[in-house]
Amino acid sequence: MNERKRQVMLLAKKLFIDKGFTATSVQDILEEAKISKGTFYNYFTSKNECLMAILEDAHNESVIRRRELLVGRDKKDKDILAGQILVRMQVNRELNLLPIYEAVFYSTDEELRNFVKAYHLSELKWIAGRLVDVYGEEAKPHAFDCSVMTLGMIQQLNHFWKAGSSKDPDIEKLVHFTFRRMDALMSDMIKQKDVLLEQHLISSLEIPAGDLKEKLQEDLLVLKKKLEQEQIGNCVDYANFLLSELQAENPRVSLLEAVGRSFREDSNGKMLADRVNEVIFLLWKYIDSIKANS
Amino acid sequence: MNERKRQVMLLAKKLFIDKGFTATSVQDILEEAKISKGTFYNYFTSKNECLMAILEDAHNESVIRRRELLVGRDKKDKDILAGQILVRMQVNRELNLLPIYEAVFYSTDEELRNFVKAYHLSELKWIAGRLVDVYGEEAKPHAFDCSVMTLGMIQQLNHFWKAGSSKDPDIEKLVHFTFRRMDALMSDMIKQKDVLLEQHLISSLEIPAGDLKEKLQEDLLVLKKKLEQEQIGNCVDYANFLLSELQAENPRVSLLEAVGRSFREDSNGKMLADRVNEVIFLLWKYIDSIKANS
DNA sequence: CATATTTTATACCGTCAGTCCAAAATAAGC
DNA sequence: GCTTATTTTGGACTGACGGTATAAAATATG
Repeated sequence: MNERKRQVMLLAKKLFIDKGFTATSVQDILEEAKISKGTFYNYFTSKNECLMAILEDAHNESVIRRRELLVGRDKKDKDILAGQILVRMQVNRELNLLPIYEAVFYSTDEELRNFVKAYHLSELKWIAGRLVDVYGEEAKPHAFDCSVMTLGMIQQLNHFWKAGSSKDPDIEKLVHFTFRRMDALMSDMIKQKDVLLEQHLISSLEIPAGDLKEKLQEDLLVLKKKLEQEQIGNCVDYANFLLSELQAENPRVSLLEAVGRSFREDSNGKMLADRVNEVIFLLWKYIDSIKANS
Repeated sequence: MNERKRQVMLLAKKLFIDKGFTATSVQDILEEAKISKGTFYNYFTSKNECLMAILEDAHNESVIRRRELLVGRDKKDKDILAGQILVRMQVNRELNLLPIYEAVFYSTDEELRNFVKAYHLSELKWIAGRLVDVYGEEAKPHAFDCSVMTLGMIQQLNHFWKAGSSKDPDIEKLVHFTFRRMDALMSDMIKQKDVLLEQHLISSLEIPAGDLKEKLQEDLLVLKKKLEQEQIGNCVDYANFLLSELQAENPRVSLLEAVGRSFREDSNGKMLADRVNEVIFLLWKYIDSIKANS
């Protein structure tokens, strides 16, 4: 993505957070970003597309952050899962996303609607998968039900905590409370062999491992050259290592994970951080595809 | 409410259901109702107020229907509660209310927002109260948490059932599934003495029993006269009985309940049915205020 | 029949998302 | 340095929206 375009996006994001999506006019964005209408519609075909870019960005960010929490940890650890779901809540709060999601979900723009729908669904599938990690295979038939209910409980509790109290909800307390409830739910469902939602909804998320690797390598190479120009030492090393490791027949996953996480940490705040993020996002997708196929 | 105004409201409702609230323009309503813009803004000060009238109508309708389910039944019966919550789901589905609620909750119109907020809150308090009926006093500290979570589970399950499948969700199955989960939740929370949301949120719903009775009697009298004009025999009898029973020092509640329910049933589809509904809504509020104070 | 209210039709306002376009600024190729 | 593409600009424009204003016509009321 164009550097200038990204800047416009970030300013739009700021406005959407502060004023809300519908209350922010394109004119507001133009003034904030000091660009003309023509330029805006050159970058984005519509205000909705601009929002979609922001949402995608946020989505990728939380996918990475969640994935990083698992590096070197036991995937059965329930606290890790709680932490991962907390990330989602934090991102939602930071970007004030809930109102946006709701507004969008019932908007007339079908593309936008489908975008958010697909995101929600992938979110649920991911949680369901993690629930199987944590609760074992016997939880599988109930994982989707449980993820949906858990998300529903969290959302509503958050909602009414906000409505009833002036101060922001303590989302950590909220998530842990819900997790204790989820425990009871899960064992009860397993005991009663009680299933609601059809299994086929859970059909594993397709991971197109095919061109993923090539894309990753290409982008890494481009990124490395830019990093070299900017003389950001550490990051060049990271990029070089990842490139060489990806050449190996069986890349060592744990190394990819470790370096990937540090790469992003070190680039944080620096120039090109956004570009790094984009590449690292691909890296995690690639790592997950390896893990899924082993 | 003016008869013609009510008709416009019903047509607007139809459009909102079919096309969604935001997608329906005032112009659409004018054409559908074959009225001029001036008339519309004579009835309602804004499109939002029109929506509020519709929501209030739906709310009253489901309050009545839910309350009728309890007539002569044991308030501890869990199936009754399930049926009552089902009523809510049915009304929501019939009027396609969920999208409207969500859209409104984050709208910029504060009045509209507060209206929906208050409705949601009263809904939760009502469920919490019913949970205490069913699970006993020991459930009291957890009743609000539980009602929030239950609603959250139902809503999300419904949401994703709809998203994942082409056909409409089987809400009866859904509610009963959720009720089995709620059982586990409740006993777990009681055992663990685990509470999240502050107690003060639950502060009992104020029932202004004061002028309620006079208002009820007035409206009943007006209604009776209209019914006599239209020569709707049965209903006149009902109205007369209610009026006389309300004169008594201690009106017999079970009789009020029985007659109230039949009154509405018999008027269903007939002329003035809407007027009957309005009065019967007051009747149930009055009955509940008696029950609460005994 | 006269007075009061409601309804109508239409013109109008400001705001919005989005289109179009000619001119100016910037970048790229030779 | 000069020329050719591309991007950016700013403003005019469209059509839809919610909502206002008003004078005339229809309807109800006494």
